Amino acid sequence: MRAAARPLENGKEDRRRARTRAALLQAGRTLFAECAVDGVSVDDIVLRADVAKGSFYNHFADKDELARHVAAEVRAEAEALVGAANRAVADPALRVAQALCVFVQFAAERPEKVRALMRLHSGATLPEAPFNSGVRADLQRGIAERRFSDVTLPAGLLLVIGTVQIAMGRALEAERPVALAELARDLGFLLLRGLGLAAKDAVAVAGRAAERILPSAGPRTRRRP
Amino acid sequence: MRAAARPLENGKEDRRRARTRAALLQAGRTLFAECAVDGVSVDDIVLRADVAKGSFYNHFADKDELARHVAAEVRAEAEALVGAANRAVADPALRVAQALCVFVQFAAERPEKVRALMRLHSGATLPEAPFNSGVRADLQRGIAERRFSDVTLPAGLLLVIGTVQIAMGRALEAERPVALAELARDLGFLLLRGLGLAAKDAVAVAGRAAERILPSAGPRTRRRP
DNA sequence: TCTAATAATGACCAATCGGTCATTTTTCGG
DNA sequence: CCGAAAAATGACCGATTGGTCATTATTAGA
Repeated sequence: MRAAARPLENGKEDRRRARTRAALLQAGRTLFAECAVDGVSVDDIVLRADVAKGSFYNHFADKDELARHVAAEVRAEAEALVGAANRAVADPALRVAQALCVFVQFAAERPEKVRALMRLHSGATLPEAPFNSGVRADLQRGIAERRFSDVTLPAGLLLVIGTVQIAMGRALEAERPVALAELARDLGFLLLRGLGLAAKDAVAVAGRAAERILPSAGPRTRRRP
Repeated sequence: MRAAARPLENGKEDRRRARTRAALLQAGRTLFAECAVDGVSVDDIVLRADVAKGSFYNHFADKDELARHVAAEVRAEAEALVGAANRAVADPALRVAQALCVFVQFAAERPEKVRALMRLHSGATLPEAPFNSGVRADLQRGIAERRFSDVTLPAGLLLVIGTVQIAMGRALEAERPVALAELARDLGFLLLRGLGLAAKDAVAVAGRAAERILPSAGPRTRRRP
């Protein structure tokens, strides 16, 4: 009862516990990237994590709890990346286009994480999910500011989320990142045009987003070097 | 060796075999609509189908083969519905919009089948999949005929498939079919505008598709009865 | 160094898994 | 009515499953 009611300082014990927990999360992420939750056994997880079976239940009540934590972790990382990219961006159109690019880039660079996330979130792609709250806010603001035209919120949300989702899935398959950057740019263009931007405007915004986020994406019209 | 090399005519034996096979497919479909393949045991399937375990392996090599057949069955049904709705339709824009509506209606009316299909196809949503060959053809023709403008085939395909996919997923959650029809109409509008149709044109085509396919979808502007 | 608390361990369990196969039931040709 | 072929059956098998728990190893504090 010395140091208040805080039995744990930041000692080695904490670090040890944190290490095995991290190993379990990492192993789960790796395995969930390949198989469904039911297709991975606890034995598989602890074997990959190089941890005793009992330790698993010392950290998580069951497999699903681990899966939820894995998904939450990756989701938070993706949200942070989008937030960072859009920190100083006001234009809702550019924000949406950049979000698309960030998701695509994230999928290309961290395929394992994204694979796990998509598998664990499969079917849970409701527009009202907290995961999509950022896009929802951008869309609402864009509608309010007349940046987007003739867009109802439910339909607009579905369009954006559906596009982002399939783009991420596609990014997991692509080989050359160049093609990916072009794809994200073209897809962003179609998306923004769908949301009501004029074609010229959509081209400019989508191109700018791709240039900013995906290094290898050039502008739509080639220029002499 | 009597009746040529055809040991089976169309007798009761055939029908008996067909019935247990159908029972297995139906049970698999029902269960795969709720859980992943690895989350359903063969015992579950044969119990639901009211069939002995041995009979299962009399028809399918393993669980995955059953899953493939279930997916193929539902996929074929969906394709047939789209094909029928678009039989006499030439305009690629209208064909795309109607396909969207048909998929949404199918999901609303046969949620179990669509749930199973989406779960079994999760991750296999490549644009080059045979499932999407119809949409691909429509898109290609629309581009060639300048019905769509500034659309690259890869990006256009992703936009359409992603939209259809998330619309189906949404249809599985919706309660009132009226809202669904409106959603399909609005989403079709955004999709067509993204593909390059003028806003007025997109409104007209999406509205027409919704009116044709989804009975409860009125035109965008209410009219006096 | 000693002790209490905490975390890691892996042997162990009953239940369930995918898959097999000898047997019984049904159907068909004659 | 009689075999023979085809199909359905369910008891059975070894492997694997999710989950437990008494034991051991590590750490923190005195």
